[in-house]
Amino acid sequence: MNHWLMKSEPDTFSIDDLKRKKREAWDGVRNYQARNFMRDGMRVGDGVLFYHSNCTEPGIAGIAAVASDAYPDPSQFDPESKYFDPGSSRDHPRWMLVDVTFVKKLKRTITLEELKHHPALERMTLLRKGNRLSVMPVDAAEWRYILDLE
DNA sequence: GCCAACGTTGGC
DNA sequence: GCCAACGTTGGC
Repeated sequence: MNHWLMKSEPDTFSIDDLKRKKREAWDGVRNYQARNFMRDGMRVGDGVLFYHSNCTEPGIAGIAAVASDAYPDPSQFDPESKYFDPGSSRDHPRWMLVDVTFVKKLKRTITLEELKHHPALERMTLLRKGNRLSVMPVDAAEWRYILDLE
């Protein structure tokens, strides 16, 4: 089993939204590296750290799980969607997504600030300078370490 | 709101 | 294929 971190802006879609909806198609990813992680790396049952970005308290807010294989992101075909991609086609879809399901909300948000202070995590992709990926892998050791911080 | 970092676009 | 211009991300 692999582990992942997925970013979401809580004003748009938060861990509480996922808790309420139980399951969500992770649409709108428009970065090739992030797409490749979903398309090629994810398997049903993989664990996901649900990260709140671009907010007052950025950090890991909950746990989710990969719930489907990758399939074409429907929003790329929808001219009304802000994620519409005129360069994509149904025959050759450019963007893929997976469904995720709610596992739990953490008792507290493990903040970005806190993560930065743990030497065990200094090599995390999330913490690398300039990293802007919204979907990224997490080491098994990092995964365990972070869950123990709760 | 600022801005550093990075990805994409498109002229040449 | 280069690279300047532009757009986006996301912490602060």
